[in-house]
Amino acid sequence: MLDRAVVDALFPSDLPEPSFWEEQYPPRQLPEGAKVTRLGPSPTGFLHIGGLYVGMIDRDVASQSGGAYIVRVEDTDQAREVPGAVDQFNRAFAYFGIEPDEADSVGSYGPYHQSQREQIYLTYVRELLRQDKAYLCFATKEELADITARQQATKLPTGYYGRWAIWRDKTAEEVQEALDAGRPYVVRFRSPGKAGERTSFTDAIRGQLEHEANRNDVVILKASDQSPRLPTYHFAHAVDDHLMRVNLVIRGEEWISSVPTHLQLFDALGFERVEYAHIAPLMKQQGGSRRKLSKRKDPEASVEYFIEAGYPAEAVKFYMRGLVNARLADLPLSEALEAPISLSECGVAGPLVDLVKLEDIAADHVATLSGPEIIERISAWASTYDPALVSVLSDERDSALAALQVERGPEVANPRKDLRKWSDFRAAYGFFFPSLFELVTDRTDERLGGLSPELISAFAADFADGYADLEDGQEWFGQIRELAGKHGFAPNPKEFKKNPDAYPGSIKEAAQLIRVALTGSNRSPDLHAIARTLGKDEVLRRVRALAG
RNA sequence: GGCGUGUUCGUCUAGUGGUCAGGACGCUGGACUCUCAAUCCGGAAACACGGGUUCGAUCCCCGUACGCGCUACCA
Repeated sequence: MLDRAVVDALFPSDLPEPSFWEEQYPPRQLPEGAKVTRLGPSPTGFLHIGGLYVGMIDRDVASQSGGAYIVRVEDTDQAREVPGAVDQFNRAFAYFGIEPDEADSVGSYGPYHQSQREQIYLTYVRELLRQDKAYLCFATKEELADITARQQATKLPTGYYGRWAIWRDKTAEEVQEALDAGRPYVVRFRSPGKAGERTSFTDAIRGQLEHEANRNDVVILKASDQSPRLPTYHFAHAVDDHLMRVNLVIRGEEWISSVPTHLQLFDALGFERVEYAHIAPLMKQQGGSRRKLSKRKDPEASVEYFIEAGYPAEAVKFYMRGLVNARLADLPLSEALEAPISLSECGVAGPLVDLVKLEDIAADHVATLSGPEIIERISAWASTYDPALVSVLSDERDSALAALQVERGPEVANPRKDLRKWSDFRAAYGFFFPSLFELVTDRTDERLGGLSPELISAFAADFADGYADLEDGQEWFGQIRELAGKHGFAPNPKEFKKNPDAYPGSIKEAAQLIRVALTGSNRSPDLHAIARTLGKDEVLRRVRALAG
């Protein structure tokens, strides 16, 4: 055991005592059962969709219990830090309306960046050292690698424990000698775990869990030759969550294995243990198997992906809530967003992120919005991701409204579901704006369905020549029907199916020619409505272009 | 390797010691549309495997397989 003087000499002389911090961050005055939760994103890139997922649960559980939700940036791995990441996080949280009660600028339990909490960590490291619950370890990278290699060779569990913990029982003289030589060191926790011992704990989602006790003398403070001196996740978790008075730690299930270590740390520090809830991670289909969504390999693992594409935040939240608590997926969207999440109802398996289902949900949701609402949302999105579209929408707002008015609005029983995300707008409605529309002139274009160019040309020319901008939908469509007959199309799909060789196609295919000419797409709102909105001149311009 | 954790239609899941194992997305057939989509109706589609316990097991127990995670001075 080191002399207290030796220990203290390792730290700044004005380093506060634990009692100082305890007073600085007193227990919260909160109602019975209030949960204080926190998310600890690591600023190593974009926010992972899993982070948003867990943050949403944190936010919800804290709110419904009258507690608080904290975002604490876990930037203790400075080598992997990416500049600007924190701003990205904040934008993402804002987009989805999952904002913390306490973070950088708000809250009295900060600072909320771990890199700014060095003094706090050092206080508690010194305390552990004074009590001999931690010790200095001067092992080099090579020695550590050698230990691991030997353990693997003899099929022993790897780690720094028992006889492998070479610095655990060094004498004060030996330590002093290393110190005098100026060798860098880390501080390790002196684990009280014994071989064969087991620990069990309760997880709010999974119930009783059992694990062999930790025996590893984990590193709690990183290398002494770095500044600032930062703790490892394990130690920061114990110190921060205690001092921030967090009482429910919701995190990914990859932490389950570390709980025994965390429990030992809380006990050694004299902190009250916290409750844990381990969430199953979001997965991704990969060939026949599945794996965790990876920030590096999967674009959709990044929250930015959803923001950039313009998925409505409510739809994404609704989808995610359904994954958290399947019960919520059966509720109408607005109710599901209000209904409380229940930890005990969380799945334990790890769901695959199904973008197709998300899109279905998003389409349903956008269909409930009014034209003006949609334009507003698209404009907000486009201001960042499609600036050109912003000016089109404001310069030609009437066209935009008219376009979105087609088959949409309160008087329509089955509104169109052709918008899933804001970036769909150009493809689905761009043709309403002359400035965004590109004439279809290539009669071999595959959108036209493979009809002969001559037929297409003749049909389009005929249509344009006799075109009347009729107000009645049936009469208007009568023009297509008549021409279809004249050019040899079957009067209806059934007839065509019965005798496919006798016709180039049916009225369907004929109508598609006009659809593609007018909209550039195989899918569009009602043709008559489009033609009326576009106006006769524009209709003729587009159809003539196809005629050649 | 060790430890942990998980496994109901393709996907998200509901569910119980006796159910025709339910729903949703997707897929698919049809209806409605003399046009796209939407909508409506129908269909195919699952209890990982092997042992127990039991009159009976998808459900309880034990194994096996497979997935995932941890085993870092990464979180």
